[in-house]
Amino acid sequence: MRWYADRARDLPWRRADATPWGVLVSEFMLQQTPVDRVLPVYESWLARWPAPAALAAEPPGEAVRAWGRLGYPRRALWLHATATTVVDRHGGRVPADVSELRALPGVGEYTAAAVAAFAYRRRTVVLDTNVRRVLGRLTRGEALPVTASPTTAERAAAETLLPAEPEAAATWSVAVMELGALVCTARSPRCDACPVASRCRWLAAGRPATDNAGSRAQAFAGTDRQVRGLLLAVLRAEPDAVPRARLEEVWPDRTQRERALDALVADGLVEPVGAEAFALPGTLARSSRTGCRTAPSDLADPLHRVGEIAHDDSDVP
DNA sequence: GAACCGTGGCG
DNA sequence: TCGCCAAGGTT
Repeated sequence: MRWYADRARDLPWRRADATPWGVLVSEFMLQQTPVDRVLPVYESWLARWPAPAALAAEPPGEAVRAWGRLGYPRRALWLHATATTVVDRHGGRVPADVSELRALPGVGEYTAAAVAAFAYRRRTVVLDTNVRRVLGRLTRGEALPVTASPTTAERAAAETLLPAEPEAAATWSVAVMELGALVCTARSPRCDACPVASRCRWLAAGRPATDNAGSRAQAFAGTDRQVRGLLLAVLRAEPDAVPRARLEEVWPDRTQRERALDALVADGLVEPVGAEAFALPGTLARSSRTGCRTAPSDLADPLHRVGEIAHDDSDVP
């Protein structure tokens, strides 16, 4: 904790003026995403939506668009749904209880514990990849976590180390996370700069490699995930509906492309506009989204008309 | 428990 | 170049 007081990064969600909503937003964005990439999006996000009610008042597609290239865009959808739930069921304030946080969409064990601790200074066991790695090396002498998710034994061990005082516990958790992010890193740990190197079981053992067969990285190139990302990138950049023909340009394999597009629609990340165009969910004017007000003659060339209708205010009541 | 879900940087 | 990794969560 002395090391943290001296070396911690000045991150916006750690400042005294950070709100619980800001902490929650940061935790969503930081899931599997590096801090440096989150920072600019976090700033613009909170400037535009400083409270849950502001985000809930806009369509989910705007959240997906503002998410940019952070990756895993379902998080944007979940964050929007969480904002809506917070408004509807919690009076617009982010709950402080772990059980209530855990019930929010996109909030799992880690995020619930993190928000309770960092936003409300509750005493919770915060076990992210950093904490798991640091404690695994320090107390068990293991280079990297062996299991994909924290075990019961890991939780018990972490709870034993956690300070009894809630305020101290919250700081201890963020301090261990920071140590893992800056010093006790996965690839090239800087043990010479580590404040607890003298007590590290892994270092004492000569930093042995631990074979973790369970955590093989997932492939990406050529997968549906890559195709989904390419399709969504086109839709984010276009304020109006995008004709199917333009989406066909991003990936040659028709079968895989259609499967990815169908999955995006099923996930609620993409909304069909008529039969031959698509848009981010809820982002179009109602007249163009339903197509019900379109004259029969306009349907002759739907691929091109759909995009134009959104620009055309003349038929909007 | 396994599979799936984006994106970019780094060693 | 390419596998690994990054404040995970849901199905």
